[in-house]
Amino acid sequence: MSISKTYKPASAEEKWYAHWLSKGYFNSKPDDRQAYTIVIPPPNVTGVLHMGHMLNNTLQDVLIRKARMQGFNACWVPGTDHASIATEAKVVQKLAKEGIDKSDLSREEFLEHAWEWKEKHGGIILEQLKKLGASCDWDRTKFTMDDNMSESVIKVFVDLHQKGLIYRGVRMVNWDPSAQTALSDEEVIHKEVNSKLYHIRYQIEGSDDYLTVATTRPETILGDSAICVNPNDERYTHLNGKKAIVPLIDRSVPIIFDEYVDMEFGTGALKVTPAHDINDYQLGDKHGLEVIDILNDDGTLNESAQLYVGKDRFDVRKEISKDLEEKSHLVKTEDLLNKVGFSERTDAVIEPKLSMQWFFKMDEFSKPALENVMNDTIKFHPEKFKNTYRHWMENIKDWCVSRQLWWGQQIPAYFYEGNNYVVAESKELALKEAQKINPNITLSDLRQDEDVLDTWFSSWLWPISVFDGIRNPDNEEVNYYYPTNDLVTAPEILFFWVARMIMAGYEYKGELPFKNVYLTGIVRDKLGRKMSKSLGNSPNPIELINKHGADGVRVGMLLSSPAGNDLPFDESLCEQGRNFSNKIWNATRLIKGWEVADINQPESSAIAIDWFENKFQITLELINQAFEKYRISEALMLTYRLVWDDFCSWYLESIKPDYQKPIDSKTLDDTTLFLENLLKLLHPFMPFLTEEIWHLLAERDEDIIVSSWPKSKEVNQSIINDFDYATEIVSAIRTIRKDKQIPNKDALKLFVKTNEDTSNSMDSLVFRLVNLSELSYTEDAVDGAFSFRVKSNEFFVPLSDNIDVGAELEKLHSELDYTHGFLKSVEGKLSNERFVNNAPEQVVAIERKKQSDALAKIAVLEDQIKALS
RNA sequence: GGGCGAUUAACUCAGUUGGUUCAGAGUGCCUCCCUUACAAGGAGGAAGUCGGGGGUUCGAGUCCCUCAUUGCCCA
Repeated sequence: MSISKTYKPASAEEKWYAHWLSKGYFNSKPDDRQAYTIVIPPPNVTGVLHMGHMLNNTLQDVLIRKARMQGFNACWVPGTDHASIATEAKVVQKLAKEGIDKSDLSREEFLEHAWEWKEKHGGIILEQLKKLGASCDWDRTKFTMDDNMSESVIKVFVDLHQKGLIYRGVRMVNWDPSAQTALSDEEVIHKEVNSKLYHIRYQIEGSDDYLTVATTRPETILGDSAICVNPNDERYTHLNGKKAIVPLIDRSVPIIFDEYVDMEFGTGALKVTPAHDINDYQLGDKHGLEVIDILNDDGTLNESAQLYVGKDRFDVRKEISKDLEEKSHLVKTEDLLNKVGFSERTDAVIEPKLSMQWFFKMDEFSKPALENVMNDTIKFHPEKFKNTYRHWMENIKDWCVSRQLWWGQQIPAYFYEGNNYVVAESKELALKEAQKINPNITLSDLRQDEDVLDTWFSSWLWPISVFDGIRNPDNEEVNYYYPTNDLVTAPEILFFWVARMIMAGYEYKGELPFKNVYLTGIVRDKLGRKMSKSLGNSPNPIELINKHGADGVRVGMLLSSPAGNDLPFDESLCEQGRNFSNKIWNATRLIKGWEVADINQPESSAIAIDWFENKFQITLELINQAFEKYRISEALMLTYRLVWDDFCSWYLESIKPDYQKPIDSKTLDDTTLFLENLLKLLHPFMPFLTEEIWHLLAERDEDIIVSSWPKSKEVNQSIINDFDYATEIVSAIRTIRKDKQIPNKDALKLFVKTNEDTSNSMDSLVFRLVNLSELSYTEDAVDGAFSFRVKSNEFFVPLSDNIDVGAELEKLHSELDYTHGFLKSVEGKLSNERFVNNAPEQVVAIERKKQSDALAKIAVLEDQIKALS
């Protein structure tokens, strides 16, 4: 059979993914085996795959594939969330292009458009995940607005309301004027921006005196209801009881005194606009000030502002500063760097706004979620995120769960007779409730709250609701799969989502939703910038896969991405992954290319097999440990080196028959078995390549995806030590060859003078690897030969070249110097009584051994120097 | 402003209760080689005062203090 010189990913990927699907390997049903479950962090239904998803889902696939091979009933539940703000914005945009305004549509009509959009664009991202090799149980694909999922959300809302945990109230919320909805605190991103600080003077009523205040938002003076100064500020004590006149609109407002004001900032005088600043609101509340809301929901000014009505807040800022200047109210402006809140979804500047919203009380409710992370019932990887988590949880605020949107679950609150309302799972049930209060109410008297729930109010139930555990709390599936094992997600949504899933888990299942949370880093570009569509600095993941193969990209993503560390992405990482694919491919090609003959197994091959068996085992143990600690990139690197260095560079070179010579069947069989075991270790990382080679090695029905993970066996450490010793000899001889430019095909002689008891069990291997014509032991140094030392043993390679005595001496002296220095430090320790007395016996014994080894080496070096001099 | 991290080779990172020849890995770089699985490769090599300073200890990348730089979260 001829095998192509390089691995061709495209055809293998398509073939094997289809095959796995047809065999139903990804599907899971409850059975006698132990379950291993992951729920996907649901991506936005209308989103497309980006590099963060690639990293995240590669990790999940690695975990799920390994678990499958370990014999667990592996279940990876995929799905998407409805992303109400983002999706609604996209639909509104699309309609606008068609000349349709959202306000022209009824709720039902709008939702029809939205569903249409979802059907068309939703799920693209899931198809892309298949290209990556994601082995999700696609039959279980969920969407947060599926009927049963929505029912769960509503049921939970009603339940929490009954428990008194959800309430309705007027609060200062984060208003997104672009999406025209309230946002939770977590959806606001504070960014530092260059602003201006406007110094504006207000006339003191009944005098020619002025008072200057500093503000970054001059347009809000139209909503001022007081000026506030610090009572300890001597500059302003004379203003007690006075009033100030708001410029342009000539409204008279009181001057109040409160220690809240920072005397150092600006002029020490603060304009108070209770409707448009959270601190001002509290101040206004305390001093009984009027609340003047001057903004419309879309960020334009309303009638209350008196001036600039209907104009956008930012246009007004420019105009008003000009007008203030003309009327001599603007004293000066200065540059200021300050933090401004932006909407996570629309990037609009957030407006603090008073409005009626639904809130979810968090203080008591969140307690178990904090406790069980802090006590490691739920483990975070890396652990450092526990600190951030604690800090947030200890300062948690009530969760604003209502959104002024249509795309999402409509809040099941039904109003009647003005502002009275009942909360119930359906309008019919609501009617019954309402009739308990007033029997005359009819269905048509009930009006459902217009707003929908925050998307996170759906996804916080995800690990339960995907198994229908909210509607049917005791069903077979949820009992089997819940709690899930691992959650892989980004630290950015630790609070949005992870914390709240934990809360939901304890509230609705009485236990944790997952045992481990693996927090990935952020994928950045070479310049350290976060990859984003707007910067255009993100490679297209699908193109990357086409270019380097899915396996290559997977390896590239994982290679330098320890948990929690940002991944500065560089396409060369994928190249490295692709090269690795090719290396494995070619090792296979070598093995498959050998002819088998009925010949004896060379001793060197038997030794190499014995060594690799042990090397494989010792590395397997390390790999397993790395997985247990969620050091996935370390597990990959261990596998990488086992395959490349140990198997390809050392093992295959050791057993490789001479050119065009056949191999004995015993060696071939063992080698094939080794390769198969390596493929198993590689499979979670490189599913396609390994499945392809697995079937190339033999005609068989069993697929590697469902083969079993190699079992651990006991390791014979001495074989590994002996091999390490042999490789040192080999490397030294290779160095001599290189220095003297002796081609590999010219055989060398090697004489060994042993000064310490070392095994010669690997001699035949050395003989092979460096092409010796003779390897013999000698009692005496060999004159005129090139020499080197491993441990205290001396090795001589006689060559036709005359040795350069000076160079040899120099080498010997430098080794001697190093060894003397080393000995000195060891003896320093040993001559320190406190060390000998205090250090553990074993540590002292190690130092003694170092001392005797160094002394032996020094004796050897001195002898050689004497002989040459 | 408050909190939490990080700083180890040119780059990206390991370094697991302080103690094996502990200063590591991968990449990159340099030299040689298109040798017979693989040039997407092989062989060899150089490269770090473990951010600065102080302390604890017989012993410190590892623990403590402090300064500097930097990142993240929150206000």
